[in-house]
Amino acid sequence: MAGMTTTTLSTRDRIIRAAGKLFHAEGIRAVSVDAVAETAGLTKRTLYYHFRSKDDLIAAYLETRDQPNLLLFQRWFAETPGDTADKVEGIFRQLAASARHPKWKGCGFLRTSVELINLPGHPAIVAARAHKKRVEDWLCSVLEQDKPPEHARRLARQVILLLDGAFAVVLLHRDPGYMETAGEAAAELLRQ
Amino acid sequence: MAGMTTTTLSTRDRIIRAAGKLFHAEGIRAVSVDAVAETAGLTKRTLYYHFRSKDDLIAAYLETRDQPNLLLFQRWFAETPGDTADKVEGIFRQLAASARHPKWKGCGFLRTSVELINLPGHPAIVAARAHKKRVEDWLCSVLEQDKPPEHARRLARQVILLLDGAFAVVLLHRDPGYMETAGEAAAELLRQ
DNA sequence: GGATGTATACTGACCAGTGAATATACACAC
DNA sequence: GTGTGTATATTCACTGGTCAGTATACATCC
Repeated sequence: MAGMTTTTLSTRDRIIRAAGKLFHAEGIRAVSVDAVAETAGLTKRTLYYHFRSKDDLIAAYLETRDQPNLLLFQRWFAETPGDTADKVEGIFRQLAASARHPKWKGCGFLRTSVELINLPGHPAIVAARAHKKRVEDWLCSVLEQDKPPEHARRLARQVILLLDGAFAVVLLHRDPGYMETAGEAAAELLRQ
Repeated sequence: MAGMTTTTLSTRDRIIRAAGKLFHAEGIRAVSVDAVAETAGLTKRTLYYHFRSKDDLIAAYLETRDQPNLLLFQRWFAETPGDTADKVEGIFRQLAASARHPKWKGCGFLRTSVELINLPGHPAIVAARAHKKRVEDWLCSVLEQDKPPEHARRLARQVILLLDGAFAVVLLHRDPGYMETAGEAAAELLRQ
């Protein structure tokens, strides 16, 4: 989504882009390395020249999603008028809008970590954890401008819980209304 | 967990039990039908005598988990002293206790539906949706004793969002503290 | 002897990863 | 500026293994 340029992508980036598209649309285990290579327009052997294994590719896919995802949340926060609670609710509203697209598939970080649950130390799980922590820390730093630090941390976690809950529930029921409900709950908690 | 008896299980039930154990521990796609058959102490051919396909087995696994899971929540709610908010928080506390066991693997319904995201009409996804709706409806009916119906529905959804968010976040970070934080947030929302 | 249940052994498809060869490009020598 | 060496980058064809599902036959019970 973000960072689209007209420059020709490096082979490595083309592979990651193809992998991301397929992994996000169908899941990690449902997508073969052959399929990624074909989507990227090259052979599997070339893919294996740029990545040691499928696991490496999965990790690289999540790592490239980290920063753009966080930036998107920050942009949505900044662009929503009102107080902090309104701005946080704005993130949920934007997510609800995204979730209305039939191709929306929830949070790639959560979904990947669920798929790889039987491989506890997997680099992709480490990347997912790091991303979620980064979002929580950013939220916490924002809330610290209104509230005492220990209260800010607790609230940030509660917002994150509502956010990830909404990802899961909306994905299951395919009802973006839950995303708005989660946003309202977050705003209520922030206004206590 | 629940419903353990000393009666000899039927072959079908032994298969479902073995499947449930493996699916929950390692995930749907990571477990082969051969592995399920071996764990159940019979051959794959026998398994296929009792189930038409692996997909059927997955659906059967989730369907057998529906009622015991709901009953567990209801028991935890009933056994916690205090007002409604306290009782709801009790559910989260009990879940936090479960999550401290290193083998805890989150919510099987959510995890299965994530793994099967690329098969939208899959019977297991239908079963997962039905289960989550049943929990929400039960919670809603409980809250209706204190609040007007439309308010009860909204609150039930917010509690569910926190619950499923906690499942996801605790599974990712392996920190049951989030479960307690979610419970506190739920209680706060219920006390508004 | 028919219904029910179980076992052995197999098929066909798929899939992660590899071996060996080839193409491209830039270096430096002469 | 032509030849030669070395890195990078890419391809085709293959292997070893796994897995869902099946053909067929054997047992047991009514």
